[in-house]
Amino acid sequence: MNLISLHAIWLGETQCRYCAVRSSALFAGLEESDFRHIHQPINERTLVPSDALYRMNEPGNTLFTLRSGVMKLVQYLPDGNQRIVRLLRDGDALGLETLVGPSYQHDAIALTDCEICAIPVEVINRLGREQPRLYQELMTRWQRALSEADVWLTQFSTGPARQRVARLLLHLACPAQDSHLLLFGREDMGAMVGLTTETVSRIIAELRRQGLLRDRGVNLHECNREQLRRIADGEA
Amino acid sequence: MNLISLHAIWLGETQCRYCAVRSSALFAGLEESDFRHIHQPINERTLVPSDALYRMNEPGNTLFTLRSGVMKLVQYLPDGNQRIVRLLRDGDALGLETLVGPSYQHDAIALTDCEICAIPVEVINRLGREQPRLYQELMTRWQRALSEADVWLTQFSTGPARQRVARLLLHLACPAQDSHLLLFGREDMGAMVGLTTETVSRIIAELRRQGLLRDRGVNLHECNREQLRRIADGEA
DNA sequence: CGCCCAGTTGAGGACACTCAATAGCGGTGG
DNA sequence: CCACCGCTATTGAGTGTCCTCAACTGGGCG
Repeated sequence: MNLISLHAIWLGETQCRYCAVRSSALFAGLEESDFRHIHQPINERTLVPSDALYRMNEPGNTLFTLRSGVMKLVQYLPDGNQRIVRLLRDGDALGLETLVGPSYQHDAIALTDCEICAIPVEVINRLGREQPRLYQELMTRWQRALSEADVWLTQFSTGPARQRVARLLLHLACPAQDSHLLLFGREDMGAMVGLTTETVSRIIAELRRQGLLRDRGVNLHECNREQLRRIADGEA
Repeated sequence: MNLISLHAIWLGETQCRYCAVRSSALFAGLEESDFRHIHQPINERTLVPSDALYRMNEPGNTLFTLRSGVMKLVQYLPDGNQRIVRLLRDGDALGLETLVGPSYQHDAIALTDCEICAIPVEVINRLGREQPRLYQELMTRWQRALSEADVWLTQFSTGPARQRVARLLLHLACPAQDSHLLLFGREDMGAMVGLTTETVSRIIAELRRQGLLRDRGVNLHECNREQLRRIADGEA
């Protein structure tokens, strides 16, 4: 653990005030004066791929902000199969459920290196009492999660395999303007769109053969957005 | 519109205080004194099947509580197909998204006769400023919606058709202890589990032939929970 | 009585899954 | 440095499921 995060552990007040992602993070929009109310330690954690931040049904009273990286939220089926219900990226909140319930509802697992802020629910409750505005911010997070859940249901769980994969690729490429995207393991991608790893592999291999997907390094690819869009909309 | 609802329109303060579903509704947990802060009209509406409460992308600043009945939230795919992303029942909230955004994110359509309270966002904001506790209640609604969304993704959009339908039936029978459940149109059920109406029809017909589902009136059925559970878990 | 709509059933084919074999890639140890 | 191992991705063959298209049924209602 480096000096900066050591520092942050004991100085949540200071840390969040100057946090690099503050404008997109939970405390965005809080007044300077509000930071005086944060007297509790705000931990910082770093994860490497496949690390779990928390597990399903694990009791907890900490919510998290993802400062950088990508994480998956996983739930399991009776037969042991897993289904990825959401991806989280910079600025997204994890573990909101601990604000209203005793335990976490998913496995939260890192897909890339991740930096995370851990905020005790206690801090939120105290701050919220003074600053209802914080609740606006929280509700925005909740809405973002819900909206994303709807996308996963309509885009990634409906229609033929080619369409689902194409939609997923577009979604993964979305944040970047240059059509570059990070591909994950085939098994994970299968769990995202409700298909087997073989089917996903076949489709991606075919897209590569058709030139809609070009290799650009380790798991990094460049895609043809227009063509993918046509496939995603069922026009091909 | 009957006398009671006419009354309710102008007396939100009185209405919510004595509301029949108050214990499970949005204002559950508010102190008596808090009701004095409701000075705005709280409308009441009734819907019949296929009525729309609101439409996707429609601007709005009203959120709703479903006092009785069942409603569906629908989103549409590029090819015009619809996908039902959630069902709402007694005590559920609709239109939470207007608390943080300008417009609704789904079509909200009645599946049965419905009674609904309409609450202006303005009222929530004013009340929330005085009573942060209201936000706890709101966050509970949000969490319920999100949790339901996860169920739809893992239970109703994953695995073979028989399992999905069995899980849906169990879900619909869930609130009743006597294993009675209300079946909806095959088209709607298809849109819930991501299958065609024909496939759903075939599966339900087969379940009936096997005696796992018995007719008990108009769309009302009685089901064999244990057997359905075995199918849902892939043991049959 | 006949229309209309929803549900059911059938036949055929496309699609995705299963099982199995192969290929590629990075790491480890001799 | 190379041989080997383990893991992931890819590819193939065969099967089963689900979709499409189409016909038929039955109840509700004008």
